[in-house]
Amino acid sequence: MSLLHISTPKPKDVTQKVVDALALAIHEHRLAPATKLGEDEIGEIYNVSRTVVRAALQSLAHIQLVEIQRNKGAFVASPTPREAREVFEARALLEPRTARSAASRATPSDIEILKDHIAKEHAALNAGDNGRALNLSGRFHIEIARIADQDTIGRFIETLIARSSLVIALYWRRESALCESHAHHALVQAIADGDEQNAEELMQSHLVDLNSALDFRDRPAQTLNLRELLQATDQ
Amino acid sequence: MSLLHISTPKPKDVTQKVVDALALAIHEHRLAPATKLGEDEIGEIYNVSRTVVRAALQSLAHIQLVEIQRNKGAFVASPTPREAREVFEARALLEPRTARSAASRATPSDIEILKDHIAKEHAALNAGDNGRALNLSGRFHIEIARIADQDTIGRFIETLIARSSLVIALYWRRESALCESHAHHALVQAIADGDEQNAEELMQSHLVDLNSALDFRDRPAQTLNLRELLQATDQ
DNA sequence: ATATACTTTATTGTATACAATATTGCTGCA
DNA sequence: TGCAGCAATATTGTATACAATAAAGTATAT
Repeated sequence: MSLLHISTPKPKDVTQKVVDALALAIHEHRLAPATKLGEDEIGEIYNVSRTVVRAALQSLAHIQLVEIQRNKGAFVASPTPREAREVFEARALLEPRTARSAASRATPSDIEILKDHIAKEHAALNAGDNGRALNLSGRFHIEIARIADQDTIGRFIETLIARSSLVIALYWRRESALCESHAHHALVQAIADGDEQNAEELMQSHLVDLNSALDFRDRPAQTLNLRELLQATDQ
Repeated sequence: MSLLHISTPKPKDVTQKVVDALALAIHEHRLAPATKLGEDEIGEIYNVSRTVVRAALQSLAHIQLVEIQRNKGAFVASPTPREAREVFEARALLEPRTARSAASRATPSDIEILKDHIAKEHAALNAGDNGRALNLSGRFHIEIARIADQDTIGRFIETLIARSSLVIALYWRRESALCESHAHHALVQAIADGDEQNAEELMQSHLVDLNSALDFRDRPAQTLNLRELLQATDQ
């Protein structure tokens, strides 16, 4: 369901709107890791009560886009190097197989959608809107999972890509922001050709490339972790 | 964090208690698929307000143990044959690799924990408590993920095993309830020996066995789906 | 007798109010 | 000045109250 994004004209789910708005802000790096997300603050911004804000934050916490600390509040998640590594390990385990499956099932309209994504991503890059480009890049991967028609694994991939956005915000080192268009384009070609083997291998190498552009070495922890560290050294 | 189960003496999280209680009831097949979970009803049972019940239900909905329909309420999830298949496909993709990793990292105390699980499972079976045995069987798999020390994939496995409980409730066909003790025992041995290859293969064949004991052929849909079907034929 | 419209009831969605906890800022003392 | 303890404030956790929607029941008309 979450993958399909069926247009629901009437049923307005306010909570989901807040979830989407916050998730988008995080994906586009407008909200930095470890940012405090006060309930009243968000409620005022979107004109909803704390009830729905809390529901939205809990929802985001479940996919680990935010971290909730009891009696402290919600913060944009700040993956540790270890967590960051795990995210990409999991993607390396799930996505190549999914790309293979997508190659065996993609319809012409699916290919159109993928090409559309790439075009939009390219446009965003040219416009200098890196946040939007990053978001579109992630949705490209999600779209492949949708085409693969594996809802369960697709959901996992969705959460991994969401977290990847945070990982990139924290550990990206390359200057040239997102020069992965080539990889995406080759992938679409393999999927369009129904070349399962090639699709799987291209996805694998694409993820290796992404991973190699990350630098997981220790970096100063975010505000919260830092505070905890200081308290620890105090004792 | 969820995997570690660190004993938190004081901080009483009421919501989590409700989540755990409901999840256990589902895992032990005391709550059947498609059972309606009214908010007031649950609130009275546990003496908490609807606020926490709603939070608990949303949490369970996220791991797909319950399904929430807007303005209708929450129901114990009732996986379709397709969803059931997907759950085991995903397990087949994740768990063998995890077992391999566990074999390379397990400490003697880890082995003790696994053997303890098997013993408890055996005892539950002898006592005729199939629900408890099933739950312990699932926790055995979760324990292996914990030993593998892969939190991200471990969480995925946790949700898959939770859903497996529902799948088994709906699609299990073998008379002999859970004669898988042998498989678990052999797995522990391989992990204890640090035999990665064997651990991976044993897990794989164990999952194949489980899968072959399921019958995914169409079965009468649950109350809700049935009602929707009738409405459709009406038009 | 059946079907349809309306009314009543029950249940969920959302907002607000109160309680508990954490954080911050003061005041006084060494 | 610096720190300890207390007071004030702010924020989260939980409960309750109100609004919106769906379900059930009832009456009336054909």
